[in-house]
Amino acid sequence: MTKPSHSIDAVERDVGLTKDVLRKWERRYGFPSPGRDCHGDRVYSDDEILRLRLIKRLIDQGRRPGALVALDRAQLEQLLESAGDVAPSQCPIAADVARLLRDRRVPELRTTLNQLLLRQGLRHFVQDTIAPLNVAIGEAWLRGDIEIAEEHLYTEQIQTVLRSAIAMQTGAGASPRILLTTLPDELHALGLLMVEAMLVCEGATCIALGTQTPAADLGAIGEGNAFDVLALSFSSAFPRRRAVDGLIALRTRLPASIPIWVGGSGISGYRPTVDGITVFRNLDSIVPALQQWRSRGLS
Amino acid sequence: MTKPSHSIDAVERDVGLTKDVLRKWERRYGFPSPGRDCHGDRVYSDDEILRLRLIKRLIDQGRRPGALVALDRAQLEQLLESAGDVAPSQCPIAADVARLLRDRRVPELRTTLNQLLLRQGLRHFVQDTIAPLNVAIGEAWLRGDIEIAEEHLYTEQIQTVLRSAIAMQTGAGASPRILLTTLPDELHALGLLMVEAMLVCEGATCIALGTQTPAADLGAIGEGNAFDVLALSFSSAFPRRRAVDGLIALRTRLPASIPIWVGGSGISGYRPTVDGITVFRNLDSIVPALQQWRSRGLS
DNA sequence: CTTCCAACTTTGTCCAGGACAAACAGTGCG
DNA sequence: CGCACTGTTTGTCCTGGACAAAGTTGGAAG
Repeated sequence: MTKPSHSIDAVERDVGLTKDVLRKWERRYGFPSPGRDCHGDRVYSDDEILRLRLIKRLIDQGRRPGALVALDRAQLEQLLESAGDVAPSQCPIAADVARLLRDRRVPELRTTLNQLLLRQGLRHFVQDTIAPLNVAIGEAWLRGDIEIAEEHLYTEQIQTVLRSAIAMQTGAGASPRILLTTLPDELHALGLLMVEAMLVCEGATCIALGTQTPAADLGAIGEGNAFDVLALSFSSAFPRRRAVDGLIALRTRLPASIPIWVGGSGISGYRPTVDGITVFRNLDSIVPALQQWRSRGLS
Repeated sequence: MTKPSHSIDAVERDVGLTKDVLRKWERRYGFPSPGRDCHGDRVYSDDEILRLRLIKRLIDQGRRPGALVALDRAQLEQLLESAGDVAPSQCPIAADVARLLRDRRVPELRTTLNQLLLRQGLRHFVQDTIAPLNVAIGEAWLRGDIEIAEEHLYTEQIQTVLRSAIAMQTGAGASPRILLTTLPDELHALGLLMVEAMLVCEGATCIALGTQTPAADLGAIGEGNAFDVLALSFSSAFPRRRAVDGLIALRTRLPASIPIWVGGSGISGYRPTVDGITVFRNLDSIVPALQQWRSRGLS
């Protein structure tokens, strides 16, 4: 029996909803309805946390909380599957990886990943192995099948593998030089790293700024002429409206000679209304875009 | 002239003080005293942000806010220097690195770092180059000499260099197997990576769990017998009391055969009251400890 | 003179309830 | 069918207060 005592602070970190939102929902919808400890502080149950995780993900997909809070776990999972976001068991090695993570068999895990990397090459490794694996591991966490510690362990290993592969491929300042980052508030390092791997793999030079770069800084950097392309990535947790607004603001501030490339599930389906913004639906499409950029540069 | 408009949300992210704390201070001490925009929301000035950064760091060193809020920037900087925490210009290459960061000359930066790594070897590279460089860059940010974007860029490059070096050195499961992480709330990835580099460099196997591992998970993991040593790192931002309490709790939960190693500026000066906890004052002392562990294992 | 305990002060986190603009979902008109 | 307008939903910020945990101080006891 696990003890169902989670403070509002722990829930905020775990689920990713702020304390203000958690309290507002409780008042407005009656969910969650945590108990209270001896100080009158909220105490959330395991079930509430799992439901909140599911609801959070559905909201990130564009749904609204009002209609979700009444549903139970099974219904929420059904909704998620119907969205096609999660394609269960699409990833053949996911089960093996999850087992290695649970048993903390790190050397074996790293060996497995490195072998796959060697066999498939960096590009296909990222597209066909890492991408579906990320989805599978994220879903395992959502279900409560693995702990946060295990997800951290996973992230660490993937980072190590990708970063060393990137370091090995990186030449000496080949063009185009691509500035790679996200808008402020955005925080999904792994997605950025995957894009960087794809780009480096095709001979580009990446200047990765990490996550949460202030927008003002980006504009200022553009004037330095230190890069040829600005690439941005948005996770699904990022509100689309803010992404679009930020994009347009950036577009007007940057010189027209610098194209903006955008990707990530937070922006999929968006049709740019301005010239000079390209949206990528998947990792594959980066490669032809790079080739096109190069030939355009020569013509 | 920079526009001095920062929302409370931006300040929270930049400085690392929660909205609740910022409002409490304003009411209690009269500092900060932000203006208000047309909606009545707080608007902080650049100077307030810089002072708040300095105050935050002093608090992390163990001081208390009441006596700090009345001081101006010069006085706060003096306090920081008198604490000896910041040894200015101890790092000869810091100025060069800062310039490369500002100009976004990433390939040169990476070349510089890699050359130093080759010349010094991983161990001395971490001790003599990265460690003082981190301090210098942190101080540059504190002073407002570099932007957050540049600090991100720095972190990215260091991560890449260290992670590839680690990946290269990692053999196939040599002992001891060391579980490396921090307690929850702790979030300084670079420090962990430096420790990992030192350990791997001496032939140990690291199971790096990343930051913010829930304490409950750590206890559970101990029973799996998947590692020989538990290593924890605390940054100075972590309240010492919670570190000590967490340590003792962990010590009672883990089998006595697994030593706990602790380091980081957040715990320096602590004398363990229980057997089976070792505190490291600096990165050097890890190496003899490893050798001692090995010889103990053989005897 | 040091050690230890109790009372007091400081400080961060949580709580309640309210205001409000931005985002979203319709609805009717051209 | 597209577009402007209106109503509802929703997240963030606000004020002001309660309280325990952490830190400090003063005095009694060794």
